[in-house]
Amino acid sequence: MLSGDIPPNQTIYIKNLNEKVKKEGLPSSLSLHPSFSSLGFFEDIGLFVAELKRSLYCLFSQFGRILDVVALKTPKLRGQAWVCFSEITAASNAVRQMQNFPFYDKPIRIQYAKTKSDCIAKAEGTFVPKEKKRTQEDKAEKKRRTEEAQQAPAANGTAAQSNGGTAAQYRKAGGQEAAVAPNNILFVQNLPHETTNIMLQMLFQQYPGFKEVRMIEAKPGIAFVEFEDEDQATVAMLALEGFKVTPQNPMEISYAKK
DNA sequence: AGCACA
Repeated sequence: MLSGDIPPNQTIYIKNLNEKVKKEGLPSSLSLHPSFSSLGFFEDIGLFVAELKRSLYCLFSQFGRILDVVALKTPKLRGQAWVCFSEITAASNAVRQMQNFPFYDKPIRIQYAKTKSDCIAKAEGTFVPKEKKRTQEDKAEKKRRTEEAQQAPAANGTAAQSNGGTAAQYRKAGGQEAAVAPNNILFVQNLPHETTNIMLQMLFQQYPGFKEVRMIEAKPGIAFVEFEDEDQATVAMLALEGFKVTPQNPMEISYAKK
C-alpha cells in the first residue's frame, strides 16, 4: 500500500537510506599535496550520523524551515530518519518531490511520520517526557483540552524561538534558515582562513559538472562553487557537506541564494 | 522492512 493511509504530518519519515555509506575517498595524489597535510585535511571521511543529518538538512532545506533531524544508528532504526518541518506544506512537498531521490546511491522512500515529533510537541507546549507518557496519558489528554484556549497564543511564541535555536545548530553564523531553492551555485562556509582556491578546486572538481570556485579576498572563510546544473551541484553538496577541512572546520554547504 | 526523539 502507499503512504496515503498516513495522515499529513509536519515530520517526514525517510527509509531505505544507505546504511553503509562511506564518503568517496579522495584521489591519493591529493594526500601528498603539502598544502593539505598542514591543515589535517584528511582527518576522517566516514559518514557518521551527524553527517547524515547534515546532508538531510541540506537536501530538505529547499522545502522550508527544518526544526530537527532525527537519525539513530541502533539496529532497529538504522536506515531511517525523520525530518521535522515548521510547516506541513513543506513536508507535503518533500514527500511528493523527493520520492525515490537517489541519496548515496539508494532511492529514498518518504512518508509522513506516524506520530508528532517531540520537537514539535515542545514548540506547542504539549510535550510529555517518556516515562510519564503512559501513566499520564489520559490525564494529559484532559489537561490539553482544557488548556488549549489559553495555550495557543503563547505556543506560537515558543515555536518561533525554538525554530531559531534548532536551525542555528545546523546553520550557525547567520546562514539561511528558511527554504533556499536549489541552485547550480553552492555556498560554502566555515572554511579555515588559510583555505585556497586551489584546495577547494581539488575537492570539488572530482564531481561532474564542476565549473569553478570563487572566493572573495575581503571575506575569508566562505566560497562559491559553480556547477553546470543544480543536480550536479546537489551531488557535490551531499558528498562534501561536513567534510572536515580541519577537525574544527567541517564544511557547511548550502545552495547559494539566487 | 523497520516510526524516534541519547
